[in-house]
Amino acid sequence: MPFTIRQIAEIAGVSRGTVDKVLHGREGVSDEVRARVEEVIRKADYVPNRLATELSQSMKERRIAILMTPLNPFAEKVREGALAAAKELRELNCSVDVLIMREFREDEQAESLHQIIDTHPDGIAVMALDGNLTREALRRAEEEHIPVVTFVSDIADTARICFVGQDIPRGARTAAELLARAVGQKGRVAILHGPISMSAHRQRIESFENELSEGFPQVQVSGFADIHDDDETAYRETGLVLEDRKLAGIYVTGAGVGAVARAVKEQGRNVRIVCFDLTRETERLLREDEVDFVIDQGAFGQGREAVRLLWNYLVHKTVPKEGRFYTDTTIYVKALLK
Amino acid sequence: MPFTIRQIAEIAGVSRGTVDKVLHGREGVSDEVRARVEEVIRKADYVPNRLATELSQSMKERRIAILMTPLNPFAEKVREGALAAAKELRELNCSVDVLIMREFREDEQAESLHQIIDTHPDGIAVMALDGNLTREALRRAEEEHIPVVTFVSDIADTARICFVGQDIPRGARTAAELLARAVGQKGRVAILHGPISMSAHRQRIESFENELSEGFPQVQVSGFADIHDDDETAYRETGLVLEDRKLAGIYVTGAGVGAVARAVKEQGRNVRIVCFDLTRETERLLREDEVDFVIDQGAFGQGREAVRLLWNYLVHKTVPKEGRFYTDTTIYVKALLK
DNA sequence: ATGAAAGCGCTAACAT
DNA sequence: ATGTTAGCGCTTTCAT
Repeated sequence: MPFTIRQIAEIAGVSRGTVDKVLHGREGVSDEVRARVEEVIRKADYVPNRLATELSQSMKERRIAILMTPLNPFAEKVREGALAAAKELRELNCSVDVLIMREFREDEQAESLHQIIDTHPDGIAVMALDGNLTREALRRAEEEHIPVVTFVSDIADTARICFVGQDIPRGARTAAELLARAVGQKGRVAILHGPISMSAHRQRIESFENELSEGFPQVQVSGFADIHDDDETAYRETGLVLEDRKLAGIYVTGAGVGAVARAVKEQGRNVRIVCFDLTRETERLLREDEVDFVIDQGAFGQGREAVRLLWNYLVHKTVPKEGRFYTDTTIYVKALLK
Repeated sequence: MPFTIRQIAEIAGVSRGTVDKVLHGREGVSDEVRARVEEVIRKADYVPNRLATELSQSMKERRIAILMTPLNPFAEKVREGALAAAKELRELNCSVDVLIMREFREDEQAESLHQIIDTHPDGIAVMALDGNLTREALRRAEEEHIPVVTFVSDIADTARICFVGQDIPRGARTAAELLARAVGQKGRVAILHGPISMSAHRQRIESFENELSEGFPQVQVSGFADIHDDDETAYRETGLVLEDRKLAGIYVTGAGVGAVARAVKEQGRNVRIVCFDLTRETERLLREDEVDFVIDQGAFGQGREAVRLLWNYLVHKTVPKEGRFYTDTTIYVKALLK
């Protein structure tokens, strides 16, 4: 068995309470004693027992608040992940409130954040919109010493302790390779993307194009269109890019894949499709051979880890290195389903 | 906060010790009291606190024994996973001994198992060879009430509490789809497989062929060879299958991929390769475009989960449903690396 | 058959 | 500044 705090205390010739203070950098210990205790901890390679810490911490009641943008199939899975983590935390006397925004608007997000801060939660997780109102609200959280984790989408210049999300360039480069393979490593492809105002979509376009030009120079991007994560627009824009009779593939960065596939199918064209996020819809499209590859970026895990990381920070003061946590990027094909 | 055992005891009008006995089906409780307590537990939807259980269980010193077949790059990762889990268990007063066989032989496995059983460990995890000597040894473990988990490879007709491993048919079907795509969904492919005496290799062949004939009828299997997980044999046999000048792809079920790729390259042939398990070697082959897809079946996770599941059984008496735990099947392509 | 109490390792409030 | 102690929820031994 590893050393216990009791043994450390004995060796250092002090009480457990004193060791605890040293461990957490609390005051009330003379410099001399502190140095001695630290030395013993170091030599013994002492690490506090995780279970014991969490169990004793469960004396204190805690509350984590989560703010999510409006639900879609992707966000729905994120929510499920957050709820799963919340369930685990119940026995640790920590509750998790999930608040879902009505609209995808920055002013609503800021307002909700202020309301949440008013209730003084122990921690906040937020799918951050990258704008100044949100930034201001998060600064207030910082002032009030409420730790913040951003998840799914990040925001610059704030003191969030961590971002939990996808490694977007990695997924996009993977998409490029897979679409290139699906079309036989040559030919023309189109990019149908979501709202360009979201940095995630911009990055998905950029990394995709870089990977193509570096690794598959015979595959050219011949068309772009913003389909606004919206089925109707997607259907219409797909019709337009299909006017290129030589189009071999379509890369879809966001929602609306069902409509894209429908347009392709109705025209009886052989155009390969690669998209993101395994949902009921994309799973169906894989099964029906409408889509060749789906790149999943762990929606469930994003929700779950956001909550877990916040808890770990609260009780252990730990944070992933670099202040980021990337969920797995997973490739799905038809045969891998079920 | 959920109910505690203390509250359950109060409501039922008994002591905590009595509730504990009821929870674990121990004797020393009258039928009448048992029924009453069970009713309260049910109504309150009481679940014991996991952390508290484990912490209190750490009073008892435990020992888990692991028996592994000789190391190769795959087994090495499995071992790392087991060691990672072992590290987590140290603070719970549970030690993990890993024993590695000298040779890949059933008699040695049986002998080692008997020696392990002689030391009366609290649990055993074994990469089981499917034969009668091993089977007998595992029966003895059962008689002596030592729980057994098989991992990586399973054995029929024994009372192992669980098997931890790959979903082999799933991986093999995925390999078929990917190789079919890599060769353009038509043409001839060869199967270079490991020791046919191992059921894993037989299954990998069978499911691969099934998926091809169901989903990709224009892809035919034109050659087979046993390469014995061995580089020299692999190189030689690859030369032979390459005599088919129209060969478009090779499916490798086990080790030896490096030699296969070398033979292909030396002949300057354009033959696509799909194989299993991300290792330093296969990672290199992906980077150099020698291999198109690597299907990884979570070696690290297999080692880690074997140990974790055994621990969970020891302290919580829980077992995964169906008595199996499959690690993730993950597709790797070049762009997904790093 | 049932209950009381000590102990797992850690934290924090309280006493010295 | 430092030590003492009562918990967190559960298990287990020892009384009754």
